[in-house]
Amino acid sequence: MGVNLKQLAQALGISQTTVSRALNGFPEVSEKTRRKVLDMAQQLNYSPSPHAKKLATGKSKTIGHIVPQSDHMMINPLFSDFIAGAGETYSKAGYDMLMSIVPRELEEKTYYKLVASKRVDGMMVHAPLVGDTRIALLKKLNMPFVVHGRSADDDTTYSWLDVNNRRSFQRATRLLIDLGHRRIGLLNGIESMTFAQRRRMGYLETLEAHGIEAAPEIMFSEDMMEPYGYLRTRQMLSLADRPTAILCSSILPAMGSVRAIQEAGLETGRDISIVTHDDTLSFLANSGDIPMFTALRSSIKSAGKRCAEMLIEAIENPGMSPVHELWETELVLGNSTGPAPT
Amino acid sequence: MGVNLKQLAQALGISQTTVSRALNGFPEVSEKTRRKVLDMAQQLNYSPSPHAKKLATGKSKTIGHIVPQSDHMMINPLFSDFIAGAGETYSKAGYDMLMSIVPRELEEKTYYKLVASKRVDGMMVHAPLVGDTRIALLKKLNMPFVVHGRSADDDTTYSWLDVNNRRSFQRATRLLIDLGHRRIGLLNGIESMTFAQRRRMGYLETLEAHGIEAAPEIMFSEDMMEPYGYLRTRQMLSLADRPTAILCSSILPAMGSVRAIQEAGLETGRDISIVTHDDTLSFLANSGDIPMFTALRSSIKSAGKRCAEMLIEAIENPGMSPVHELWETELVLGNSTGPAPT
DNA sequence: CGCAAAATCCAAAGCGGTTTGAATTGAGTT
DNA sequence: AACTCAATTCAAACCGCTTTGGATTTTGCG
Repeated sequence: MGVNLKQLAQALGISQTTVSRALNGFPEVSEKTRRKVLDMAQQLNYSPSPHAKKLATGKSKTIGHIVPQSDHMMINPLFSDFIAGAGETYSKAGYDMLMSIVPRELEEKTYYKLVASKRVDGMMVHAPLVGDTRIALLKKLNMPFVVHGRSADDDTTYSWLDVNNRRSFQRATRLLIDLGHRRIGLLNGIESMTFAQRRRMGYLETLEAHGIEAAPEIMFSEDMMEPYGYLRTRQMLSLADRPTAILCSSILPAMGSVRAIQEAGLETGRDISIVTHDDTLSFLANSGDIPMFTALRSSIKSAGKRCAEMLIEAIENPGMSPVHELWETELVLGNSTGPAPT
Repeated sequence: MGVNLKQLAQALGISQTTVSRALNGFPEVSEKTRRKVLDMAQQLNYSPSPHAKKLATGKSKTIGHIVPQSDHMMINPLFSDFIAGAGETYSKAGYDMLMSIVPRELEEKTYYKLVASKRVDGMMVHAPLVGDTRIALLKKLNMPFVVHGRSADDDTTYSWLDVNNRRSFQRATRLLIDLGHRRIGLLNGIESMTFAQRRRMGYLETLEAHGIEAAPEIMFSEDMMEPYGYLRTRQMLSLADRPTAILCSSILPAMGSVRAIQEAGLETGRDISIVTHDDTLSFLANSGDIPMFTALRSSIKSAGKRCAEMLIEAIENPGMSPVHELWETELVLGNSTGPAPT
């Protein structure tokens, strides 16, 4: 079932060198020979051994993703869409995706090992933390990588693609304020991740700009899951001075919020407004003529695609200078917002 | 940054053979030598080249997952939890996970290529279809594999792990009937996948056993996403003879159902009962003292773990006979069911 | 002490490609 | 026809590890 280079060369009566070059598109082989080689390769069902190739070239045509197997499971649903996007791009470009799921404490070591053993040509970094050590490590190891998100605002020393989370939450907050809301709850993601930090900044800045004081009892920072939204919303609704609007970091807690609101006999969009960031997860479509949620939309799958492109480019053009993309979200008006009740 | 075998051997003044054997735990090397080798390896920061090893041994210590990049995105959220479970097990056992996301039409070819190029030692097969060709292909290629799900009921020619979907839906239907419901809607998954077929069977059998005729206008089969549940439930509620209970194939459409029910001013568990299959997705916890949904629970993450174990075992013990596991679901009573309104 | 058996260790041949440096062929000039 | 120079092609070394078959050293025991 298939032959190797040597056998192919033998069958053709030419040297391995020439065959190898013919197959890899080198210019120093005549078109006539190349045709013959290609034909014979087809006929004998030749397929090169990736292992041998990797050993000989030192390149692996593989991109690594390391996922910490943390309690922050919340990463998963976002993750799967990102992966879907990136994965499509990889296979189109002939790259494999190597995925490693390891306990948090082995994370750095795994980065090191993947790189040192040359098992990957590049790495994708997810969910950067505030003082993320992975970035420094990869830089030191001189391994191409792209970060989905970014560590510091002005970091131009590596490639990243990020959503303008700060601006996005400024706009959302502004929208609610314009609608008359002055008591606005926040269901943020975990703030050791930079995106959540920026969202909080956007929120706080805008409140302040309108002379509204931030209220700690209606600001939360947890894993972006459904039950989080439910429980915290219930908690907020029980306050004497309950919020009239809630800003959510993901559609999952937003759904939890809706559940709590309905359970309390209130109506979303009338009694309580909700604006949420929406990663347009494929299994939670917030669409339709009038979408369920007013949302700041940004496709995480597209982000995966673009990050993959950037990474492949960086791998194939070493020495290229870093690329940065800051995506703005799309603000779509849905059914979940309305003027503040008087 | 690290040395190779040859250099290690040189530093020790022994042959590569002995060093290799010492490192790989062969018996024909004395404990004394082994210690020395191990120490020196540590000291020189030796790490073997996986490529060279793969080339020399023909084994890749890698397990492949092929995900069709279909419109059936619904696979993703389930998928990510399964992957999380499997991935943990792989890394513990020293295996890598290779993930390929390809268009449906390239799926078979990709299987073939991964296997033929020896890039993987085993494959995991997801979401088997009714007459799935992948299974035949892998059998023919003589590649170890485990199927999550199964094709035919009595198939003992390969290893699989499945949930007893038929029994599960029998029990669920039975529960609703016992509560007095006689008009029970079905929001099933796509029935080209075998699990959905079996669920429908369980549902239909039980209806029939109780003399209830199946009603096509309240039976659906689509991708298990939130909007599906919402739209179809709305549709069912508008019927003159609307159902008093709905059986869902996943918690996502179940959430959609709840949304539609509440929107219609009805109450889940009183006006309309819901029972759902629950894959215990990590980001959609259906837990608490009294869970939101009455559900048939089965952890898809645990399934991932167990499938990975089975596969690794099969890889390391070739010639082992196939293993089958049929898991029963756990029926937990939640807030979403109650006696049929009279 | 001598010798066969057991315990260690080693040189060299793969695994299947890529790549270097030299050799061969062919076209173009004079 | 002789001679260059460019276009092709090739033999052999190399990537880093495993493994075979044989050589060497120890050990056990009469």
